Amino acid sequence: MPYWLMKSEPDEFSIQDLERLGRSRWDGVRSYQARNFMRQMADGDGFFFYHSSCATPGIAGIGRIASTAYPDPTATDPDSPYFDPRTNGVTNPWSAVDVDFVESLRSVIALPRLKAEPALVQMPLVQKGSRLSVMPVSEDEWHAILAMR
DNA sequence: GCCAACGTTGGC
DNA sequence: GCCAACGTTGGC
Repeated sequence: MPYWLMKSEPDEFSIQDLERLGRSRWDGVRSYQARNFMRQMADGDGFFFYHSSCATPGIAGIGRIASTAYPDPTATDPDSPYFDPRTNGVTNPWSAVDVDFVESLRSVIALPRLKAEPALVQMPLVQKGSRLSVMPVSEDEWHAILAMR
């Protein structure tokens, strides 16, 4: 079963928001690299919920992918902040997936700890300058991170 | 708020 | 297909 990591600014959407909702749509991704990973997701895959651009950036919880990728409706909605004016309703290049809440960590695994963990050196997350917001996580990385909780 | 580093765009 | 310029990400 593949694993993933997805970033969100908690001011926009946090693990606590997902916990309250139970299920949500993960939309608004506007990077082709990230989108291409979303298209590889399968119903049931696990993912780490990463909080970015906040006081304590790091892994804040765990979720489960609850669908395969489908066209992101926010891309064609003029009222959405994620509206992409280049879409014309016929060609929507962007994808969304549904996600389920699994677990909120009692404390965030902060970025410096992730960077210091030898098992995670390959992750784009800890590489300097990397901005990838959706990335695969290997089985070894998944278990190493779970052990850091 | 700053700014390094990046991914994307678009002129050529 | 190159690559400079641009806008964005995201840690600090």
